[in-house]
Amino acid sequence: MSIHQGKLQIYNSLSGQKEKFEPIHQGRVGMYVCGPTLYSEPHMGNMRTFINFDMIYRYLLLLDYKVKYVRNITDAGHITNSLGEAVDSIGSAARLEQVQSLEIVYKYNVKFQELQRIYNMLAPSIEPTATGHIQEQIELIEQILENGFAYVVNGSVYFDVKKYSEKYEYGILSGRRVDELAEETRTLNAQDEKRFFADFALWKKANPEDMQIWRSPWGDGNPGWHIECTAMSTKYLGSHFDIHGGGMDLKFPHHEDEIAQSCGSLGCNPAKYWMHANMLNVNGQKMSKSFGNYFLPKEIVEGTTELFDKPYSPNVLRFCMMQAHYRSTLDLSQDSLDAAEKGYTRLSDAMMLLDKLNTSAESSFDVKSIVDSFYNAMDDDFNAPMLIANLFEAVRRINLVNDGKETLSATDRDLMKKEMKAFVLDVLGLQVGVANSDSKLAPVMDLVLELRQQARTNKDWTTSDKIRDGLAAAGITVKDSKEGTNWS
RNA sequence: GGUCUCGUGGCCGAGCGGCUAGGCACCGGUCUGCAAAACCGUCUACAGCGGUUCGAAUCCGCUCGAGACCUCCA
Repeated sequence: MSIHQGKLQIYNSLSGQKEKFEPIHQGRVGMYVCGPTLYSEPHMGNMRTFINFDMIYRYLLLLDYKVKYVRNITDAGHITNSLGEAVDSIGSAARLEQVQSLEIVYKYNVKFQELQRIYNMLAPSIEPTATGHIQEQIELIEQILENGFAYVVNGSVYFDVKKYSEKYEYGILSGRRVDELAEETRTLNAQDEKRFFADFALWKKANPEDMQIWRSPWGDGNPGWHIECTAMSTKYLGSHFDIHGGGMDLKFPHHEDEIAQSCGSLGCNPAKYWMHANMLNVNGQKMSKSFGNYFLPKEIVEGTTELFDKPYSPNVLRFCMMQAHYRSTLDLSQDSLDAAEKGYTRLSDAMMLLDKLNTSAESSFDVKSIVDSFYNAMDDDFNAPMLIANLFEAVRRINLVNDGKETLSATDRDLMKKEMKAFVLDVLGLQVGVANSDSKLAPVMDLVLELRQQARTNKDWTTSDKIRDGLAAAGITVKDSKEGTNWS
């Protein structure tokens, strides 16, 4: 067991406070995160949640936990919402593009996998699909029926919230109360088959136009919205596991209903710690398709979104996101990205500088306490912004050592190197010192800069400035320093 | 309408009873043929009004403002 285990505090949405993290099985962590519904390309807001849980996964790994990380892929359209209206997102997309449902799912899954690679996300241990677990979902529904917490109406099965709340507390996660639910709604909807307003579909009878239909004991139909997560988390992590995560907007009703399904079938809340990542905002509002304030993760890297006038590297996006706590909203703007770009470069430069720093017999500052501050920040509910602030303290020291104003012993330098790499590369998932030169341009640039250097040596400023300005016009920036000339 | 969260310096954002993060911008300096870059330093804010306290950005109340969920949503 790592010496760093045992100090981690996690904010548990279930209790509304930070709790000491004690895994159910010592040294091992089971984590389930609700993944994307693949009826379109995930936008940057979707990605923020996954990037945040990627960071969380990475820190758990650094603490030397053996983590089983399960993130589902929803490839079955949620045939019904809790109002009983048909909203088959995948089917609609398929009809629109005039292809089969599976083509839609496959197409967007390929894109999603590519995005994970571009944004340097670690692959989960398993990425199970909803359609691959229809049988498990049916079995769970049967169990819930057997326990008396669901009823069958006309080929559909609904979860009986009132019956359930006689034995369990419906609303335990979201703070809602069953007797208040009805009056919460803005508009009263036809309840059709449901006995109670808050009941939700576990299985929905097929419509003739449905593109995906499965057989069940209740006739042909589709699984309800929430049952897939219960089925897959149970199958791969057991009926009670450590962490269940997802976006804040899934808290109600999705996660609330997952709890109800687990209690209703297996008798217990599926997760010990519930974690919710906050939304990505643009112009002060949650990024979403309907607001039109969204962009695709690829557009921003290519600079093709209307919202920003230049491209940003995935590292800059990640850095920007890591500068905000996962439980806070983050407002993206041109300014915040520009600031993140410079900050990321500064951190990245110092990391590379660390490799060639001169060492002394003694260090003039306490490296150990800086390193401790990295762990302390992350142990406090994955406070990545605090971690970054502490990393910049290290950056400042590195630069001062480089300027000869501070000293660093070889031992401390190695410690700093090891831990900074662990936190910047492994935990934050940033990449440092990625070569930006393409193979053909590099030797040409070497030659051009050599000629300019000759001119400078001869104090031929006209020629040297002409080269610099010419390169600038071609989009290449030349930077002179003591060590030589760089370009980018 | 119900439930909840949040309002921090020019911007993005931590902190959540005393030690007043960090990044970017600004300003000052070092370096430099000039420029850019880089580096160092500086910059004392917590929506408003009351209250609790020896002490509040941090706790309580009210007011104003913003957002989320209650419908698919990361």
